[in-house]
Amino acid sequence: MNSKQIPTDRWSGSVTLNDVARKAGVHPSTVSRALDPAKHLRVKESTRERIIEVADELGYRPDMVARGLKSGKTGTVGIVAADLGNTFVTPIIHGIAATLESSGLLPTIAESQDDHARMANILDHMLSRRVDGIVALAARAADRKVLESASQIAPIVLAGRPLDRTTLPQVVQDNEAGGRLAAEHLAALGHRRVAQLRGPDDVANFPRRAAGFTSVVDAMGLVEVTVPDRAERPVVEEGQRLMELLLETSIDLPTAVFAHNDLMAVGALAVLRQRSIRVPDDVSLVGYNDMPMAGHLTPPLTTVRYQSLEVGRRAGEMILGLLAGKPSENITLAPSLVSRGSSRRV
Amino acid sequence: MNSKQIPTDRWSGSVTLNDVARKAGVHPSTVSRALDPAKHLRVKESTRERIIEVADELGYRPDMVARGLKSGKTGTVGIVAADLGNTFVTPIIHGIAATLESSGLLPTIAESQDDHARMANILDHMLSRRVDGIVALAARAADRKVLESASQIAPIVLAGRPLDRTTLPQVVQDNEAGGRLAAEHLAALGHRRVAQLRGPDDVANFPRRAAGFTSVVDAMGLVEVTVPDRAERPVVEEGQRLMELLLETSIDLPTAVFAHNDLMAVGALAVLRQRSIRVPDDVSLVGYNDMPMAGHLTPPLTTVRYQSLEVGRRAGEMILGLLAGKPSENITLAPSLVSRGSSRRV
DNA sequence: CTGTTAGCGCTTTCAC
DNA sequence: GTGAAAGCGCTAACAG
Repeated sequence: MNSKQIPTDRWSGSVTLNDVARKAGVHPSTVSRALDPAKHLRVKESTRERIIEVADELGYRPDMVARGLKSGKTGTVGIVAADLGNTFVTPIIHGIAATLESSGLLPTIAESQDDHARMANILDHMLSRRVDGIVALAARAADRKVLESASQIAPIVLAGRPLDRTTLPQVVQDNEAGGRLAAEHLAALGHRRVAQLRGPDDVANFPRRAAGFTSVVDAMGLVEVTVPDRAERPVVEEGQRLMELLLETSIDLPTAVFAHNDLMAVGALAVLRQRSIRVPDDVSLVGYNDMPMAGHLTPPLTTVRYQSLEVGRRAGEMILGLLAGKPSENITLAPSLVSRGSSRRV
Repeated sequence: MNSKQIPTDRWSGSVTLNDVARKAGVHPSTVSRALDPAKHLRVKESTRERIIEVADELGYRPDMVARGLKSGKTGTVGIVAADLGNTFVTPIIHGIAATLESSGLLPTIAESQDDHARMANILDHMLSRRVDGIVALAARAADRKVLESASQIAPIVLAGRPLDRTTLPQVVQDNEAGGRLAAEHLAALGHRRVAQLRGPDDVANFPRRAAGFTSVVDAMGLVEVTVPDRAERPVVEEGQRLMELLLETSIDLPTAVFAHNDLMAVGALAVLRQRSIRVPDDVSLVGYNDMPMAGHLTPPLTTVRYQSLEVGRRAGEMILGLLAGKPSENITLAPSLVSRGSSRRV
C-alpha cells in the first residue's frame, strides 16, 4: 500500500544536502553552491543541472534551521498583534505577509492581548527563534523599553500603533488628522454637542485622535460632553460600557458620538439600540478604522478610514529594507472619512 | 548618547552558552543542564544558582535555532488558515495559541487564501523551518495529498475544516447536524419554501451542511428552491452574488434562506436590504458559525454556533498529544442553534 | 556532579 | 569549478 521506505524516526525521512551530494557524486559544498541562487554562476552548468535533478528526485528540502544557525537568517519575520479578533489588524497582517512572501519570508504571529508581560515574553520567544525582524502592531507606551531593547538584536518596525518618544521606525496614520476629520464631519452636519468614547491612553493612536477631535471642537466652538473614563482596551464591550456611562452621566445628551474605533462603535450601537435611541435620527455615530464589516452594520457605519492593508504593505517593505541594510524613514499615511448611514444632519 | 557597547554585527550582542560558561567558570554542557528544567537535578544546587545568576546578568537568551538543529524540536507549531479576515478563524487560532503557550510553543501562522499552490508552498516552508507540528484550518479536498505527505514529516491535525477519506486526525464539528438544526429551526417557524446559499463543495463543511439541511427538508416535506451555483469561496461577495442569483432565477421566492456561513449571510443581507426585502419580515435568514459580529448585525443574525474557541483548544491539545507520542482520536463537537432576530415565524 | 567529545545540516573560507 | 575543513550554538552520550 505504502511503497516508500519506512522512516524509523520522524526526521529520517528528510533528505539532507549530503544525501544529494553523495548521489550526485559531488561534494556537499558544491550542492550548496548549486542550489544557492546567488551562486549559480560558480558552478558548472552541467553539474548544476545534475544536482538539481537529483535534488528534486530525492525530494530534497533545505533545512532552514541549519541554514539559520550558520547564516544567522531564518527567513522568518515576527508579527505581534494585540488582538487577532480585531478585524482591523488582519488587513495589516495581509499586507505584511503579501510583501514578505515575495522575498520568501514567512511571518510568525503572536498575540499580546494588550498585556505587557505577554508582549515581553513574545519578543523574547521571537528573538530566541532568531526572527530576522519584527513588526509590532501592538505597541503600548509601557512596551517601549522592551521593544527598543529588542531592536538592538533584530530590526523592529512599528505599524498601526505609533509610540511617542521613540526612535523605532514607524508606519502609521496621522491620527490627529483623523480625529479632526471626524469632528469636522459632525460640525458640518450641524452638530453642536458631541462626545468621544476614548480608547486607552497608552495606545498613542487614541490620545492623538482625541486631540485632533478636540482641537476642531474648540476651534469651531462646539461643546464636548466628556465621558468620565476611557476604554481599557479598544473592544466592543468597552464601547458598550462607555456608551452606558455617557448616557448615565450626562444630563444633556450629545447629538453625536465619536467612538475611537469601530469595535467600540459597535458596542455603542448595541447600547443605543437596546435603549431605543435611534442612530442616526437621535444621535449620529462615527467610528474609526473602517473595518471590513463597517459598511454592513445597520446603519452602515460612518468612519475614518485607516488604510490598514497599505500600512501592512509599507511595514513589510520597511522590514525588507532594514534587512537589506537600508535606513528607514517613518511613514505617515493620510486618513479619509467614509460617510455612511450612521451620521446625518441634526 | 548611547552608552552600551556598539555591536559590530547584529548578533555579536547575543550572549551564548559559552559566554555564560566561561564567566561562571564551568563547562558549557553544565550550563546547558542547569538551564534545562528537565535536568535541574543533575546539577549541584549551588552551581546552578551561580549559573542562573550569571545567565541573567549577561542577559543570556537560549538560541532556539541551535537547539532545534540539535534536538530536532523548534518549539514552533504552524497554523495554516484560509483567510484571517474571516472572523470565524480567529477564535480557533486563539484557542490553539492559548493551549500551545502553556507548553512554551509559539505558533507560526500563514494564509493559504484557499489556493492550493499557496497551501503546498506554505507546508513546504513550514517543514523547511522544522515546525514541530501543523494545524491546518484551511484544508480543501485538493490539499489532501500534500497534507498527508507532509504529515509523514511532522504531525498534522485538521481543525475546523474536515477532509473526506483521510487518516489525518481531525477536530471538527458535526456539520450535518448543523445543517439539520438550521432546517429544523426554519421548519418549526412554519417555513415551507427554503433555499441554501452554498459554500464551495471542496471544503467538506459545506456539502455536509447542505446534506443535513436537505435531509430535513425532505423528511418534513418542505420545498427547496435551488440556487444554480455555489460560492467559490465562503466570503461576503460570494454571498451577495448567490443571493442575487437566487432572486433572479426563482419565480417563487423562498421565505427562508440558509447561508452556509455568516460572511455569506452578511452578503445576502446587503442584497436584501438594497432591494428593500425585509429581514425577517419578508424572508428569514440563518447563517453559520456565530462569528463574533453576528449578534451585532441588524437584524442580529440567527446562526448555527460553531464553538471555534473550543475547536482551537482541542486542536492544540491534540498537537501537544501527538508531539508527546500519544495517539489521537478524532473529535467531533456538537453544533447548537442561536436564535436571534433574522428569523421569525411566517 | 561535571567535563569531554561529537556532531545536528548547512555555509563559507581557503586551497587546489 | 570543486573539494577540504571548520564551525554556527547547542545537546547528548560517555567518561571520570
